[in-house]
Parts: sequence; C-alpha cells; structure tokens
Amino acid sequence: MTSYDVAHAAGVSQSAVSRVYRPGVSVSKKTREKVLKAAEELGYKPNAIARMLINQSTGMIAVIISSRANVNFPEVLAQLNKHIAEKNKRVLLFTLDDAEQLETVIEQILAYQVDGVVALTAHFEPDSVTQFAKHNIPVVLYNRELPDHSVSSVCCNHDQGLRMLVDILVNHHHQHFLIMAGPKDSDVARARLSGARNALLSHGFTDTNVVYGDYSYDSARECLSAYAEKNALPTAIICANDTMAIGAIDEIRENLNLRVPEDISVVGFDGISASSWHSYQLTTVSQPTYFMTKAAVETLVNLIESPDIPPETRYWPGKLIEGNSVAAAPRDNE
Amino acid sequence: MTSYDVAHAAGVSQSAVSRVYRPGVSVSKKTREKVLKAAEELGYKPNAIARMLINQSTGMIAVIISSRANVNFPEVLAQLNKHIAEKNKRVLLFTLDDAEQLETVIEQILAYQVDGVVALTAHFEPDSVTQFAKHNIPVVLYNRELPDHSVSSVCCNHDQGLRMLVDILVNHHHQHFLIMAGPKDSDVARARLSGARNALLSHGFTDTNVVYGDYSYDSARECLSAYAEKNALPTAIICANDTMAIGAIDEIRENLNLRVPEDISVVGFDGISASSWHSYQLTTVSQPTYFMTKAAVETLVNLIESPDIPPETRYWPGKLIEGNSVAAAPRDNE
DNA sequence: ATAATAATTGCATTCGAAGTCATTCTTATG
DNA sequence: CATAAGAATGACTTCGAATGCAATTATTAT
Repeated sequence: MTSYDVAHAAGVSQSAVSRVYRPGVSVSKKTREKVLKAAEELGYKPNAIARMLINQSTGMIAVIISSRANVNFPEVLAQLNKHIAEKNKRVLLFTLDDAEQLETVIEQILAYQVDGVVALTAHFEPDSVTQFAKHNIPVVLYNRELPDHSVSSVCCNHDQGLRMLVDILVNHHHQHFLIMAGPKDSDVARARLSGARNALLSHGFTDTNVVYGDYSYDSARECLSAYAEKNALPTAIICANDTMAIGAIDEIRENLNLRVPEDISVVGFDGISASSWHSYQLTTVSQPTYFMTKAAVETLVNLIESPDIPPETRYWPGKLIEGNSVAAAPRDNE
Repeated sequence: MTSYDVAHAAGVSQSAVSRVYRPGVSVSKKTREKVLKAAEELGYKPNAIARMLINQSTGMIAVIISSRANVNFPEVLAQLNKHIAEKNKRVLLFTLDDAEQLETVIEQILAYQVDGVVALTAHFEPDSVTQFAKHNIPVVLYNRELPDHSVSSVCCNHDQGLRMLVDILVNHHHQHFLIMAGPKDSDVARARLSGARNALLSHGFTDTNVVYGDYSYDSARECLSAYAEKNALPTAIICANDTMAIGAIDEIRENLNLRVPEDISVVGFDGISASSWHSYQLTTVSQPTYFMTKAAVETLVNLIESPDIPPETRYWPGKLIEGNSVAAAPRDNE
C-alpha cells in the first residue's frame, strides 16, 4: 500500500496524500477526509523508509552497548530507550564487545544514517569519534570521557562518589584498605580506581593494594580468596561495583569466616537493587541514572538540532546510601 | 557522499559502483579497484536507507519489551541482540508498557517496515498480531503463547519446571504451601501460577493459597508480611521468580524470625545470578535463555525467508538447580 | 459582477542504490 | 582471422514520500 494507491482510491494526487500526513501543510477538509477514508480502507501507513530518504533524517539513534554483564546496564538501556522514544526517535541497538568489531560496527552505524549515537561501551577511542564527526553524526558518551573532552559526555562523578565512601571509612578509623577494581579495559572501572586512590591519598594513604576483578560476583570471590592467601587482610575493601562488593561479603563470611561489618567493612558503587537486600545492606553510592540518561538524550537531541554546540561534559553527583556494611575498624588490627 | 560522487571520481557509471558493493555480481578487477580507491578517498559508505527502499527489506527486527523490571529481561535482550546481529540484522527497540500505547507502537513498527517482530511483552493480543499478519510481517512471541497458537512462540515450559519444583517439595514431605504469584497481567506469571496449581493438584493438594506480587523483592516482602499477619504460615513457598523468592527468604529471616530452609522452604524460577549467591542458594529452575533466544531468532528468520511456514510453538525445558533452600518439612507443622 | 488575493492542488523532480536491458568489449575457438 | 559465446558496462527506471513551482479553485474586497 503506497501513497499512490491511496491517491488513486481517493481520486486525488499522491502529493495530496503526502500532505495529509505532514503537519502544518495546507489541505482542505474535503481532501483530508477523502484521503483518510481511503487510507483507512486500504490499511495504508506512510513508509518511514521512503520518508527517511527524502528527509535526510532517519529518526534513529544508535545505542552501542557491550554485552558484558556490566554495571547497571539493563536499567540504563531501558531508560535511554524511554527518553529517546519521548523525543519521537527510535533506538537501533549495536553490541561492541572487542576492538576487532569496531570497524564493522562503525560502518554499519554510518550506513544506517542514524541521527546520533550514544556510546556506553569501551573500545571506542578518539579515532572512532572522528569518523562520526566526519559524517556529521553527533555522539554522546555515557560514563566515559575522552582525554581532550572533544565529545560531549554525561558522567557520574566517580571521584566525588569515592571520596564520600572513603571519607566514611576513614571516619570509622580504617587504615588498612584493599581496592577491588574492575576490568582494566573499562573506563568506568579506571575512573573508580583512580577516584579511590585519589581519595585515599588525600587522607595520606599511599600505595594501597589493588586486586582486579571483572565486575562479577564470582570474580570478586576468586580475587579476594587469592589475595587472602598471600596477604594480611585489610579492614576495609573498596569495590568497583556492588556486585563485586556482594561477592566480597560472601567470601568474607563463608570462607574467611569473618563478619561484615564487624571484622571487615565493604563498600560498593552503583546502588543496584540487590545492594539493599537484607543480607547485604551495602554502603554504596547510587548513580542518578534517570537524570543521567535524560541528560544524555537531551544533549544528543540538542546536538542533532544545532550541530555547532561545542562539546560539553556533564557530571552528575552520586548519592550516598548508608547501609550496614561499614563499622569502626577493629582494634586488634591497628 | 553518494554512489554518483564515487562513480564520477572513478570515471565509471553509478551502476558500476553499486555492483562493486553487491556480492556475486560481475565486475572487472580494474573497475572494482578504481571504485574502491575512489570510495576510500571520499569516505563513501553505501546508504542503507536507499538500499532498504529498493530491496523492500530493511534488515531490522522490532523487539518489543516492557520496561517493567521483569524476569531476566536484560539478559534476554542482550542475547536476542547478539543472535540477531549474527543473522546480519539489527534490533529496533520498542517499549510497550500499557495497552494504551499499543496502537501507536504498532503503527510505528509498521511504518519502519521491519522484517519481523519479537514480542516479549504483555498487552499484545491476537488483534495486534492480526495487524502484522495483514502486512505480512512475521511475529514470534517470547515466553508467550496465544490460545489458538496462531503465531509462532518460543516458551520455557513453565509447567514442567514447576512440576520439578513441586515434586521436590512433596518429596520433602511438605503439605502446606503458599504460591507467591507474579503480576496478573503477565502471561509468564499466569503460566507459572497455573503450572504450580496443576503440579500441586496432581499430588492431591487443592485450593492452595495465592498471594500476588509484582516480581519485585519489595513486593514479595510486603505480600508475605501481610499474609503472615492473617494466616498460618506454610512450610513451603513457591515463588513466581527468583527475585521474589529472595524477598520471601529475607522477610522470613528478618521479620518472621524463622530459618530457611529448616522452618520454611522456598523455591524460585529463572535462575538469575543472585539465586546462587551464598546467602540464598535458591532451589530454582533456570530458563535456557541462550537456546530460547537463539530459537526465537531462528524461527523468525525462517519465517522471513519462507512466510508460508505454519506457526510453531517451541517449548524448552527448564533446568533444575538444587540449592539449599528446600529441606524436609518440619514435624511440628504437621 | 469583477478584480485581487489567498488557499488548494497536481506535476514533476528529488533522495541513493539496485537491477533490467541493450550495447560494447574480451576471450576462446574453428 | 573471423565469429560465437561470454563478460563487463552504462543508460534508464524503480522503490515511496516530500516539496518547489505553476496552475487552478475558492474566497474576499471593491
């Protein structure tokens, strides 16, 4: 069913049909009614693809995710999708898991003539961004920033969040820390690691030990268990995300036979729903994902409408959630 | 940058450029090289939108999700996306949260000329399916089936899963059950409720009490707490999903001051990662999401290629995971 | 009633790639 | 060397909607 079919059935020209479906164009009531009636009978729906071609705009936003069971990705994706739908655009989903796929994914995104890109993934270096710039496709990074800030970003302020967490630990007289970092190729993980180090440094703690997990529960248990075999235990563990913090707590309780928070304090990051479950009650920092996703979409839509807006980096503060996973450092460890 | 620009730069016709990018068409090495060189220099990428228009196929699959923090949706979406990408197609994401949005969403999906639809959501009644049928757009339902089976579905066999769980409880001599069901407008929740009832019936247990949650941790705690105030406690709780099972466990331990599994046994459904965490160790049934999503994509792709394949319903058995949340029914309750 | 103006309408073209068809250029064969 | 068979190429049309422009009709003012 095309506009020609409807035009024929309604006894008008194709132009008339087209105009009925464009807002703010002058069509007489009579024509409009004839067209709508014919369209209804024929089950006609304007073809968005043809419209894209002539309009030079697809109304599609590429969202690039990594399939790694990361952070709070499901929630973020659902919210991004909602905000994008509210702007009357659609999400075209792309997965980018390793650097090899990068070229292929970029080519596909370019081919699909998307109006903009939201990147939630690693493996997306300045070069990639340049390619989109060449084709005048605006990009917004989510929880990532480039060293030169040449691209708009919306980030949670990981430094501030970790400062709050470290301050709490220090206020509880902790002096022996362990940082449980996330995967080395994740920007968020790097930002949190450096945030933790900076916060500790500002209190005079240098050279804090670091173990690396991959954000997962199991990896947290494994790397803590391996660490415990060869090192004296810390009194406080700063984890790169809540899932690992929960893994750490379970490892401490089940295999190290110690108590949380009495023997060891643990803090996380993200504020996932499980962090407030009774068995864990994590002290953590939650990301304002609603506002962050909304900001990301708004920044992108503004860039689509006015490509000359200079790149902007927006930081959102995390919100401290005081649970029950931090207590005063035990005396016998001092 | 269009194929005409490349054609001009390479000194060939637009047809020649087009042919270079179509597989299995005869082009001489010389032409191919000239074209590729010019394309490289100009940064030309074939325009997928124009291609869609002429090919009458967009390579896009509409995936309809509900933004409700449902079941194991994030994992399912990520896996669907992966399988769809492997078939060299893309996911166009749509959210459908209530029946009012239905018409709008369907219209948009039709306008985008998607090659097929995967529906993970409620509010998607036979009428909706008929509309897609009219436009020859194949649909596959995920964990949903229509009464008349007129549309292809891929479902977890909830009946079989619940039978396994109920059998375990019965083998542990339980006689007093409570079913904690999911939201009434969810098909999966309804299927699990009826699965639980049937399994109990087959052991001669009729009229088991039911409470309704919304799949969330908090709702589980609330509805169990409300139930406990007015009723004798069961010795076993059958939950519609793992998240509610975990909520039930925490409510039992924290507020009812009882032990799991010694005093009350709890079973869940889904096999989410938290179900195996040390504090819970749920006995549950995991859905084979990898195979289910793969099957859904394959069924859909087959339908796209051969629209005359009759609708098929594929059931996948769940896999029993025996944790530590079921024990023999306590004597004093008999 | 007529002129002047405004509101509609249709024709023809455009967006960018793909495919049909007729033509030209190769290559192999007698 | 001539010719048939095959490969390669380009002109032109197609997909479906949107729009500039010109022509037509409706409306208003005189």
